[in-house]
Amino acid sequence: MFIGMPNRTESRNAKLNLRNRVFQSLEQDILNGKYPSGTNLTEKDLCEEFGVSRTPLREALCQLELEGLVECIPNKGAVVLGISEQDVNDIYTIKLTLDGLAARLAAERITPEELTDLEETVNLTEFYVNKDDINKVLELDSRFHDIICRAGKNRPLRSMMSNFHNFLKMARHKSLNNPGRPTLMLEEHRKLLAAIASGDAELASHLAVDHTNRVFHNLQRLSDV
Amino acid sequence: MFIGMPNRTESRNAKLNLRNRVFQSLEQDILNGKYPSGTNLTEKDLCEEFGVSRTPLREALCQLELEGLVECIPNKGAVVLGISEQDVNDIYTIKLTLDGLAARLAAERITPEELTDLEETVNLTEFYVNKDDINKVLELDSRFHDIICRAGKNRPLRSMMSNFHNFLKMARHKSLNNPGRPTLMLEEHRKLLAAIASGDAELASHLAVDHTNRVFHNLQRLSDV
DNA sequence: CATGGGGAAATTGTATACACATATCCTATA
DNA sequence: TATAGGATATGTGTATACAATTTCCCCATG
Repeated sequence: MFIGMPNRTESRNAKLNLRNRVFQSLEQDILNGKYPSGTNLTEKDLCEEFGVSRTPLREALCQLELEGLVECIPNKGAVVLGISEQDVNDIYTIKLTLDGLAARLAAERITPEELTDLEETVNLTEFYVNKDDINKVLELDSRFHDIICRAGKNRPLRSMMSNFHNFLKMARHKSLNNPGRPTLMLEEHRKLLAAIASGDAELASHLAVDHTNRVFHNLQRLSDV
Repeated sequence: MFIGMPNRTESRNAKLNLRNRVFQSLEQDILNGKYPSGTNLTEKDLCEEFGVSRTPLREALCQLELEGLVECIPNKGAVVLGISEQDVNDIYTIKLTLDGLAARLAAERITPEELTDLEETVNLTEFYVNKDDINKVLELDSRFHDIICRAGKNRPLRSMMSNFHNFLKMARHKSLNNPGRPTLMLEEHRKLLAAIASGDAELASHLAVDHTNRVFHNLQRLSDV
């Protein structure tokens, strides 16, 4: 299991080479459950599926291995590890702490432009919450938190959080399926925005931790059903 | 810049294939300053240096790129990014928070065996502090903190912290060069150990944060000289 | 019928060859 | 002399070929 500071967040040259295409596709396929944990991936099959040769495919697998999503067993193949429920819990435990840090930094360092961005994102979220468009809301949730991390001016932290968000995509989706959760989420975002705008680092940190706690709690509530 | 949860920490099969050899060598070379930031790495030269073909070398470069230590520019080459001073500061900011979390978890979950391990590590540290063997002390410092992370039973957290320690190796070495620092470090380790042993999570967290704060502070003091 | 051995098939590890893009440098011309 | 243009060289992106190892199946033997 691997949570790093990947260079992906702001890869200026969105390289459209085969390796990156395959890497991103495979990563999403694993995170979305297309390849459950334990699945055996053979290079030959994947080559045919993606229509590429073994070279770029293997390079993508190497990256997935470093990320901890697959394990390459010598002379055997790559087996999918994926994100276990334990991993989700563990990552949320970490995220609880770091969300507080990110919010605190943002409250101290946010620029007017970033604040405007944040406000517009929240307003747009409200629009899509009212339209019940869960996918759009999820995307805007990612954007909201990414702007906060960007405002914190701590590049490794932003990368890590972006990674977390990516890894927890399925979990966040589940959490949002709690009845009434989107509306509450929006409300929490508004409060957090206000705290950051006012420069109250302690309040922002506290609100962010509470927010993540609720996301996590809603997730576990659904798991019990 | 990339801080992840790499699968390396407890890679059960210590794969001795060329890719991993090259990856680890190159990573250490970059972290140790052999290849400063901005260095242009050409595959051909690296192939000759390591005596391998381009295939495993490229795979290693892909992993270094994901880690954020190099940037692969299409049709141009790989340029070393390394760990900047800003990165060190940013990572310590994150580490401050997570060290607290790790200590808290350890205080709650440590097993008797792990506690014994921790005690022995501290005793051994004392031995080498008295012998002024900085490298051994550094190694035992890594071990001390890794046991704490292991005791926390949070695999992603342990991986991340291991990554941090790796990335900050040079910085930690500098910090330890402060006169009298090793002795103080040992004292702080003993106090933290006692707090964890007594199961006092709050105290352990507090002590761990203080500890990291001092490491960081000593580092900056030396940078100013 | 169970078990052990041998060989073929499959799969990864590595090396090399080819394709393509880019930078460089030399030359020709204004 | 300065500049434009093209040939060449360098280096990465991709594909394929070869080597080594493992797995699995089948057959022979106890």
